[in-house]
Amino acid sequence: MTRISDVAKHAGVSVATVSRVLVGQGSVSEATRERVLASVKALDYHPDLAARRLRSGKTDTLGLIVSDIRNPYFTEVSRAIEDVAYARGMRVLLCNADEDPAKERFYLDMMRDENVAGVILSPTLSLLNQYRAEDFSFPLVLVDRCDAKTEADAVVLDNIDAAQRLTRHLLERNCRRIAFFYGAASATGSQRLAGYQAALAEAGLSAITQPVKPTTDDARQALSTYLERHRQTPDAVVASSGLILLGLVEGLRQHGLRYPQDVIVAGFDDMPWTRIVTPDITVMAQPTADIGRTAIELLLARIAQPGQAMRRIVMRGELIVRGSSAA
Amino acid sequence: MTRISDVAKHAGVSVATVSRVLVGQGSVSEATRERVLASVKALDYHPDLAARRLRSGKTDTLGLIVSDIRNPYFTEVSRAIEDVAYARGMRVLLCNADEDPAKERFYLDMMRDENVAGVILSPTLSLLNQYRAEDFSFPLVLVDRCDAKTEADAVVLDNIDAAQRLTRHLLERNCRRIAFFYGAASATGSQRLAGYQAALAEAGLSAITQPVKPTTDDARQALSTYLERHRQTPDAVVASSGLILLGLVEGLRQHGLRYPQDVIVAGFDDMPWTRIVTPDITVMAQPTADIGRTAIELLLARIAQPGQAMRRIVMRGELIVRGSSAA
DNA sequence: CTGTTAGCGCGTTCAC
DNA sequence: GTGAACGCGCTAACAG
Repeated sequence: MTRISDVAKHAGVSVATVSRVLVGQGSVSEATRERVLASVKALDYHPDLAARRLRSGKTDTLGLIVSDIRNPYFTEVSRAIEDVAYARGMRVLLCNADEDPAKERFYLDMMRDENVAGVILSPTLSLLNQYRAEDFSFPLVLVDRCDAKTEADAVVLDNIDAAQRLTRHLLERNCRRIAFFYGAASATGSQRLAGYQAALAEAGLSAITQPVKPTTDDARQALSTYLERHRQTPDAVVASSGLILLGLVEGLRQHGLRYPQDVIVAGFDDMPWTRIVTPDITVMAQPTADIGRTAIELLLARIAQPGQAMRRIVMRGELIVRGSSAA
Repeated sequence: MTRISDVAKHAGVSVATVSRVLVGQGSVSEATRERVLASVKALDYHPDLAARRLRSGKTDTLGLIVSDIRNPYFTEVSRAIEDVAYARGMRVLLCNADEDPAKERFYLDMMRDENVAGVILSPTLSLLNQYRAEDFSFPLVLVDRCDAKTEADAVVLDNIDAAQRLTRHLLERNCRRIAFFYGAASATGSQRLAGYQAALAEAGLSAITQPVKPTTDDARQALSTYLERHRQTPDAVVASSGLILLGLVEGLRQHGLRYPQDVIVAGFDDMPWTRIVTPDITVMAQPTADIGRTAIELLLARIAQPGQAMRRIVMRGELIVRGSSAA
């Protein structure tokens, strides 16, 4: 492996000069600068990042901990984050906590040990409930999940409003018995539940709610169980996430129920498949690319200005009406 | 930040002893061992990974470079890899090259600079074509893409066989004009093309092939263009990947073509949505979890035994016949 | 503008 | 079984 001293020798300068050229700080004459750069190229020298990090205490690595890598919502957000990072020459350490607080803790510890510049995290409910800013030695931005009382930088959807508007849309379609399947393990699920309940309360209707694990399989199961236990099928079934929505649609098919004729369907996240099923599906779309981009920019701002006030950035969902809730 | 010297002072021993306890090498009396461990816990000490890496030259970080993070195939594979890594206490640095050779190079360089223990990569065609084992300073395992002449550890599907079996299935359904839409940018696409062609040759039929970018949007476009240019619709359309398959189904819907009545549809990758569309879709499924698990195990074996012979592990696809190719 | 020097925090010889 | 001392490769402070 070629080290900085090799470059220095080759260029006929000291290691300090080479370092200055590489880091771009301090002043170096144009002539020696070019000589150094030539030597770097000639020897194919690459600084050891571990050494650099140890010495300078700085990193250009960001951490990203998502709660489910298989959820297209998170891959879209990740991609947006990585695009920005790549454009700035930064690295992203992407980890999948899998909705498991232990795994989340493991990766959070790892981020600290790696001395990353900052972390973007979609927290488990467990972490959110006992969140204290002092527990984190690095700048942290929350995405997707955050409640009003949490004192942290965050980028989230206006979940209550979004769920409320989605539910109102179904009420306008004359649905009275609207069953809401939501992920009970996340703050997002409960907030969307609250929005749903608010809309029903406005209409003076009673809620039908079913907590599920935020997976397609569990949602399908839950719907099956529900349908088998109740003689009367609901007017509409609503999912608090794209993965759950997929489970509901699978479940309806299994039970031979057609939509929108037998039951209306709607949910969150404008996933590709919602457009190609027949009929296509009404969804509350999230601006995933915006969310990712905003999150990393918020993080970089926090890194640059550690003292600035906490900001919670709330995005508005977009209702996309399709065949599954056709009049 | 608490350092190893703090722990040493707290436990009343030297830094060397603390290090020995932590690394688990050299001999330490049980009594002092426990005392050190108690101090570590009391001070909440965590070794600085950068320093450790610099000194020891070793890492327990693995790199994973996928070519498209939004492709469910890769997220499934990633998850399997990360599960194994997590179980062994290792980290995974996951990056998204986005089918871009420049980005791929950037991340590969980064892996080298980070001194990762090894890398799992789904290479671009560009990299594969000029692949030389000597170019990589770290153990490397290829996934999803690799041709027979590449001298590298790899885990891939038997693409030729898989495409051939899928095509034969369509021939058995009496399809004669079978259009094959394939990702031209990857080795995988061309191999599947070869399998398709082989099956057609067996039957004495001529091929209809359409290279596309491996994205849903491009596939939809390509199908539209094809349909508009040719009066006669093909008997069947086949996609060389799940993303392309989605584009074909979208395109058929746009053009008001029903399947399997107007045209039969099939493709690769058993994605969740292929089960819920009506009719559901015949696919060649890949054992994604197995592929991921095998890849990381192959990498770990290579790290442990740098001298062992290169291995290419070829997996068999599973044909899942569904409604889109119903008789 | 440039070179010399001192650590960053840790693992690892070598003595004891 | 344990401690002292060195150096991994690099950056930053200080001289010149």
